[in-house]
Amino acid sequence: MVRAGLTAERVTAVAAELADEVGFDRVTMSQVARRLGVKDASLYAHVRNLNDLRGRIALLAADEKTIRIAEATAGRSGKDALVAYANAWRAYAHEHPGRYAATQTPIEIAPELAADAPGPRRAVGLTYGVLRGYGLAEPDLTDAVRLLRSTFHGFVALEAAGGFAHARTPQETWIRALDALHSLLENWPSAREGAPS
Amino acid sequence: MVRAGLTAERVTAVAAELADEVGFDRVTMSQVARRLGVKDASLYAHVRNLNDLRGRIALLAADEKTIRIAEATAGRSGKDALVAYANAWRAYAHEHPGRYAATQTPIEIAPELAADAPGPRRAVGLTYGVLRGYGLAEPDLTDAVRLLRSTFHGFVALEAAGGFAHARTPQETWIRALDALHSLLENWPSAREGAPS
DNA sequence: GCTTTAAACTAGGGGCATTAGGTTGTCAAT
DNA sequence: ATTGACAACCTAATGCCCCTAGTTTAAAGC
Repeated sequence: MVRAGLTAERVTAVAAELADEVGFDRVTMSQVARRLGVKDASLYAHVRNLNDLRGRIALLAADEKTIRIAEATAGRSGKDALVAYANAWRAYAHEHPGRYAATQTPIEIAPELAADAPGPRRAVGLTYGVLRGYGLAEPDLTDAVRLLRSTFHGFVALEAAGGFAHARTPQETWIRALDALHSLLENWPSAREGAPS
Repeated sequence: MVRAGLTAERVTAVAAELADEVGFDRVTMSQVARRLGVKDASLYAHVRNLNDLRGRIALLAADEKTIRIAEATAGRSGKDALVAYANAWRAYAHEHPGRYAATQTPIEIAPELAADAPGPRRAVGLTYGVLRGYGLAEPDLTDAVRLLRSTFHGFVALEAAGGFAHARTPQETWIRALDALHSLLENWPSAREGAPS
């Protein structure tokens, strides 16, 4: 019996790979164990159960995605930063569909795990940073952040689900959508401007 | 043995209810059978397998959602139509989270099923109809449709996943997001207007 | 009533999640 | 080098779930 030298981290890493290959909801303890050359039951020494493993994948993905966005937006501002932010987001979703899906499913994550996960907190700051150049004040700032996140997530989710017909490539729409969002942020309707058409 | 009088439609309806209660990915053949007072194996006379059942839920949901949107937007135009469309979308997602999730998972749907499902096709027409008042021409029209769908879906998905902190209610952000989208559609950056900040 | 059809059943194989309890590497201290 | 202790890993077993094959039986048409 050659020890495999497992840790929670290695189990999570293999599970994340598996998620990207077969889909997040198809990640099973059995498959992960098989990949590690180990029996199912052995995993329970490192991970509480399947739900716990899913939560770990989600946290890993959140961290990775945040880092990618941080690297992409570093030193940029204005539309440059917005585009870099958005492209990094979408690229991560494309490259790691399973991990990305993990960030989206509402899982109860063990508090002690979430504690030392810098991802989520840092992500908020990054988004606010991108919007700094547009001169928005609260509560518009929060609304704008949420709108951006909604749009980015919605776009990649619809893209992944095959929601866009083939007539026009998603890439073309993506470019124009970023133009539109930039324009929107520059002319944010702060107070009562929404005159009914 | 009292015949239960099952049909594919009744099975699907019960499965859809179950999805709303426990989540789309927790719908199982066993649970559905139990609700119908029938053995698991009996379902296979009406539904090919679990995947087929999932596809049926997805088509049912797409139809229902489309109908709701059609009713909500009938006779409206401009911002009125936009808001009605968006609210109907979000309301459906709130009232039927399981069904809504079904519309989002990429399932291979049997072609013969998709054939007589008016939902998807009609939905496209509805969205274009809402945008009629904004005077957009292709390809901007397609891009705008995709942006709206992305934003609506992204918003309700993040909302469902608990993506919005409690500081500001999602409802407030939603109102402002619709204002913003309306303003964006009225001032759509048609050609080269995106001067880098 | 009798036939036909299909609705529902029983039986069983195989996969997965999880728990309990047993072995056996490995590392530190003697 | 030997000994313990601690994990790491295993075997065994339970229960739920998906799905297939073959069988019984209610209901509809003659």
